[in-house]
Amino acid sequence: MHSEVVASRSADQRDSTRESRNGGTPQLDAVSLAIIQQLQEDGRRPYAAIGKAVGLSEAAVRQRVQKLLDQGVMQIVAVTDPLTVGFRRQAMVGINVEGDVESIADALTDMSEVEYVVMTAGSFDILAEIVCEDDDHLLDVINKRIRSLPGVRSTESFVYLKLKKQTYMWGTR
Amino acid sequence: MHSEVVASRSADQRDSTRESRNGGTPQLDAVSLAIIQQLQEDGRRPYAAIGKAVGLSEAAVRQRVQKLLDQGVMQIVAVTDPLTVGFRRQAMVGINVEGDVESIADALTDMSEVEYVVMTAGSFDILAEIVCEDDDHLLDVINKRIRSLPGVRSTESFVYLKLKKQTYMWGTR
DNA sequence: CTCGGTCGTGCGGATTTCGCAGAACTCGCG
DNA sequence: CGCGAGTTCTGCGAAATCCGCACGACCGAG
Repeated sequence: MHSEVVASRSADQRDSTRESRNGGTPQLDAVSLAIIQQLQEDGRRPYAAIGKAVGLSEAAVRQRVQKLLDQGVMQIVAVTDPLTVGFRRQAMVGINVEGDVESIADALTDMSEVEYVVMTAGSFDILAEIVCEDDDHLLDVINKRIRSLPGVRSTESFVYLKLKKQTYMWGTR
Repeated sequence: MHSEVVASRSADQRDSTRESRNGGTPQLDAVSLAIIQQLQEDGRRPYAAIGKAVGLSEAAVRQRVQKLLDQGVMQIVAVTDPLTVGFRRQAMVGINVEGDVESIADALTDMSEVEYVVMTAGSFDILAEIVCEDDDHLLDVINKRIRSLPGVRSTESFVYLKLKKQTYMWGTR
């Protein structure tokens, strides 16, 4: 039906080397990008539908998705707003470090209450998002566990009051 | 086969009213919580497997998941690290507002480059995460689009250098 | 008690997933 | 230029999953 995506796949989407100077996880061609986009719209979309959209067979899409998952390039998960779901306290913590930033970031990564860790340029070296049971728990994590890490110079907390937006649609606009 | 989960479902998981003073999206009982947890581990897990884990039939799980999706309580999507994926510049922006914070937050929500908006307590009123094509684009969004919003008193930017952790496993620890 | 709404279960039938074997393409090397 | 080695895509059946639908059970309101 409607032969839209003739998909001879001759030889054009090979410009993947564009992001070769990226360093970390490498090559990711236009087709994989398109697959990811499809799954960002609906993580449960059938492989056949994705294949039709990107011009690939069902099996090929399946193999690619599996590899992307194995490589850790993407993950398919349910996301919620913890505040909406209920019982939980959230905060963003800005951290200043003296010495090795990466090792502090690794220590934060190992904490189960920490959902999100990013190294930044600016007046904070690290931003970390924390999800806790309640205020006591939050206080404990920030004061006892984070501030006591050797190399942490100072922290500043931003307790979440309301989540207004949460999207995963980059590349789909 | 192994009558493990007899699932008489008599009357015990009805304490959903616990989070009734939540305001926004309402009741969400223990079973739905368990379903969400399953999907946080693997967004593509089959309904039958989830049903077996939470003690419900396949069809019931399907109906619940559909409703959670429709209500916007959760979404099942592929998530990636944009920096890993390639071409894009990210930053967190702290914003101070005079006047109505909510309306500023709404304005930010409408921008496609803004992925994440949260109202906070602390030295910023709003935190917003921005994903851009490149530095020029980022500069444009921050200086032209955000700073020019009426009511925005000041902003501070934290350009992302490296994403260290990104999880969606709250409640699964 | 009866009506209406919500929620769960149990079915087939359509669809999708899965595993596998063979074809096509890329790359490096003699 | 030719030729393996590695990778990726395709095309199948078979098994598992998804989907819609009808029926039964459980409230709360009138």
